[in-house]
Amino acid sequence: MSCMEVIFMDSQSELWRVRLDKLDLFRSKGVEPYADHYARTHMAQDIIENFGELEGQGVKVAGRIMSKRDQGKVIFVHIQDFSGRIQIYIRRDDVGSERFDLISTLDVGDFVGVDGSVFRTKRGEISVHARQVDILSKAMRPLPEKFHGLTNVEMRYRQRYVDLIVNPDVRSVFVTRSKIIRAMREFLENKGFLEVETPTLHTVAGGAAARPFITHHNTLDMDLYLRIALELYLKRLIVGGFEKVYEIGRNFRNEGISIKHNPEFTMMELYQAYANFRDIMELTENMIAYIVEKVHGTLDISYQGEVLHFATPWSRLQMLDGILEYSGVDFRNITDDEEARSAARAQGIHIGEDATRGQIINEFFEEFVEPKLIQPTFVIGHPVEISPLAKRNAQNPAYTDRFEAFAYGRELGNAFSELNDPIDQRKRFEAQMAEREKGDDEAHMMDEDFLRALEYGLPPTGGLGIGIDRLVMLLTDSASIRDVILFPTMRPRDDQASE
RNA sequence: GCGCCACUAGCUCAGCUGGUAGAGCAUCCGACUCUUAAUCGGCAGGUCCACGGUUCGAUCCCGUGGUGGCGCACCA
Repeated sequence: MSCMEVIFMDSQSELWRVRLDKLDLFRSKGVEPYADHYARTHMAQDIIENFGELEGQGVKVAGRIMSKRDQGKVIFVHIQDFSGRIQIYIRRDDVGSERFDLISTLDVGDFVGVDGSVFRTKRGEISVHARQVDILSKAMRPLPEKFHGLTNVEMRYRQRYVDLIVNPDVRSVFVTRSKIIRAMREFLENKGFLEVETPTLHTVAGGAAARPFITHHNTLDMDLYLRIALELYLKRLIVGGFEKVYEIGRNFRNEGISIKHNPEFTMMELYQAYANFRDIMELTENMIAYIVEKVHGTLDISYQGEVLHFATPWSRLQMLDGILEYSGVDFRNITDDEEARSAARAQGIHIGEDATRGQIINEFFEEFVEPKLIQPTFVIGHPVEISPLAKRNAQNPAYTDRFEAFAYGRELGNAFSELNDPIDQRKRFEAQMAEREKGDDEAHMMDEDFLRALEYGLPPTGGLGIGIDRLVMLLTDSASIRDVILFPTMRPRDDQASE
């Protein structure tokens, strides 16, 4: 099907034809409606903030027309640039009749450059009185209605560019997202961490329990996985002699989509040689507090109607204590798998036939404790079965030196003293392989090269992972992860599918 | 994967018991030289998500499918 046929079949064809005619009109007058450049001197917000000095002065502003009030021989428009909006006052007498006729065909959505002088209207609005109005880019499609804007959630995600034009709050979420990441980098750089980049294409998908995406390299004729975590490559770097590294990067997990899950999401992972999980815990609360303060100017923020207090130190909770408190079940008195399974059945917790005590503890935790952890809290004392990459606790080797950070009942971060005993690590992988044999396709894969790296010696190391998207959700009071990802994963629609 | 809900003009939404659709804004034409959800007058704009079924007749009822939202499951 040719491009033109597509255009004529478009339900907007009437609107489209009118815009085409307008393009022709400009060109017939020798005006190119898609300009090359505009030498702007001021942003909209600058003019508003500095009206005192700028009143009567000449300025050149540029932006998208967001509203238009045509009074025949006078036109008012608001233009929007990245800083905000400013009103433009255009008089037929000032710009010339022929030019004015062209200007009057401009639509909401068009980009213009305006050369004029700053003044205040009779009604009191700071505006630019135009001497010259240049079209910079003609919009062929109409913007959503000015009052209600674009509210259809599906369209907002699919056509985020339109969402961003008409919904200023959306833009500000992503500006905040950028600030959060910048503050995080700032904090880590100040602590002497080095930012690195590791592969996205993995031959072994490791570092987390998750189903990976599979892709294929043609020349090598081999399948590759999109990474599910940054962990294993970053630890190789500690083996290689880097002592403080971090990476902020995209992970991919081939799992369900929800208000908290997008198939691709951003993680920050860091590793620090000679540190243990206690050191990392302190670093974590300090880092998050630094970011919260930097972004909000306070350590108390409101999320979905709850006030969260990020002042350090955050509370610490032993996983088993939490379970006892919220479910009444004391796993210190439950010593084997069978006892744990009957405790689960008694509480109506759904578990596999051969679930281990450690897995059941985790189920109890998620069921009874997690939703209660509204204020920032570190949970410690994770069973070894659910922590295949964490060092065992020296006093009680059934548990690991690990913590997870929670806020608003959601995991914010995960950290541990890294397992640096290559022989124990091999056993843990083997246990994971056994899980995999039993059909758990999210169990860890064996990673021989990672084991080899450990066999060269990994110093004692503390590591941390933080889900950036969830952190951004918290700090922007966003209910859905899709509200903090510019282009969330969506099924293509017929009318948008590529051919 | 399961359940509930939604899908009507470019956008935001009405639409009664089943009689093939309306409004506001935007567009288009006209009026208006300080308006700001500008105002006033007029015209036009529809695959009612798709396909079946029931019916004399379906936007409406039924079924299947699609897309999305939410919940559950999954996701440590």
